[in-house]
Amino acid sequence: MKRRTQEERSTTTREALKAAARRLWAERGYAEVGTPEIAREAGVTRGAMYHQFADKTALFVAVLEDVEERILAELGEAVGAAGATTPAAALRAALDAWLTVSADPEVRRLVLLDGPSVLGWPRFRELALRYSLGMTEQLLRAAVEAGELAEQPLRPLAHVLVGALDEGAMLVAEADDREAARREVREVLLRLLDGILREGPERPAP
Amino acid sequence: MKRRTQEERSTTTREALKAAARRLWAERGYAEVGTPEIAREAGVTRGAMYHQFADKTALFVAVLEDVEERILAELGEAVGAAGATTPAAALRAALDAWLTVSADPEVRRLVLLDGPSVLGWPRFRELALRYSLGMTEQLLRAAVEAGELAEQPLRPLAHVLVGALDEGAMLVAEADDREAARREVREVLLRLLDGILREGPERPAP
DNA sequence: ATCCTTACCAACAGGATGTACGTAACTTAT
DNA sequence: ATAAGTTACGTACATCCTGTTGGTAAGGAT
Repeated sequence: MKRRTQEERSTTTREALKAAARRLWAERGYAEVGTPEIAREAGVTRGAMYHQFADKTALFVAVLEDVEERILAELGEAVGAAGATTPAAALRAALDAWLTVSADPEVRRLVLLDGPSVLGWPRFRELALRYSLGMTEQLLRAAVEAGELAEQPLRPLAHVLVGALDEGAMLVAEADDREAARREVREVLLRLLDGILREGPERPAP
Repeated sequence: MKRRTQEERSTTTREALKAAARRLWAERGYAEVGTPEIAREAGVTRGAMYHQFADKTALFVAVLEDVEERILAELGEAVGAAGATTPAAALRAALDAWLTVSADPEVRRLVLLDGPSVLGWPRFRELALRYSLGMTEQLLRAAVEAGELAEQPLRPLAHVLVGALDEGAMLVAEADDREAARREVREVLLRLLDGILREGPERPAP
């Protein structure tokens, strides 16, 4: 541990703080866990923390970006693995992947519950646009270009779809029988999606 | 102001506190406004407040219920005034009414942003089910019974639809040009709704 | 008029956030 | 290598907020 470079020192404390904050906030929420506990849990003093992050919300933003990055990676991977040949199929695959990813409490608590409230909607939206919300918009754009989706304002569509997906994720997570809930939520979300998509590969009969 | 009954005394302080809290929280959010400021603004001491409400979140719940009640009343009124003859038409009218009601910052900040974060999702959902979320489910049930909507799990559908509506409301509110944003959001929400409804009165051409 | 309950007030304890200032570790220049 | 400068870290403090506690005043019951 001798002669570490300044960047190494910074990185280790930043990572330690982000890891601790991520875990604690995921469990009990942003407002319920203070900086003393986070610093203690990270094995760092509060002073070091306030040197690395301007304030509590700056640490929150850093954590949020890490989580969003992970979400984006897992969604992208799942969509790729599904071998989707059409944009519509990619959208359906992303929907399923989301229902899997959002099973993680850290995704729901940090991204869905606390994110907008702590950062305020405009700031949160700005951040989300760089991650999963932006990806959704791209998938929709591809669908329009492939003629599988009617021309329409895509940014708003991406937003309301993500809104529906987020609420579906919460519903599944808090259900008594998550398996059953996931099936039901998947059904209604697929109906919603297929309702706006032009006839695709396997549109389920009503 | 002499010889007020106990109930009158309680009611006036409770209402004063709720009104002050409602206004301040709508402007700056739940976490940013503390009990000292609320009590001061209500012309009441903090002691009186903690006598009337168990804690800060209890006051928040009381405020939230007032706001939800107002939302429900305005939505119901608008749906009635629209003279909707079919459940599908009622749903479309409710959609429009929601885009109007949600123009109020107090609806967005308290109900959409802070509500779930402060109360936690299960508690918030429980509350919402008694108000607008419950109403949505009823409208959907009527649509199914009228044969305008395919049979499907309605509680989940109500949830994801409300999720889409909420996100649409935020998008309109934070847009530079709210008029234009409202038109766009209305368009995509109507497409989403009509996508799951069976052929209704005026289904817009894709 | 007296007792009891309810509404209210003032002061306090505990804890959290952010800052100020001092120290240690690394980096750069001579 | 040493000195000067910059960056990372630690400690102590000032300020604010929350919820509680013990006491006072107003209203209601007998």
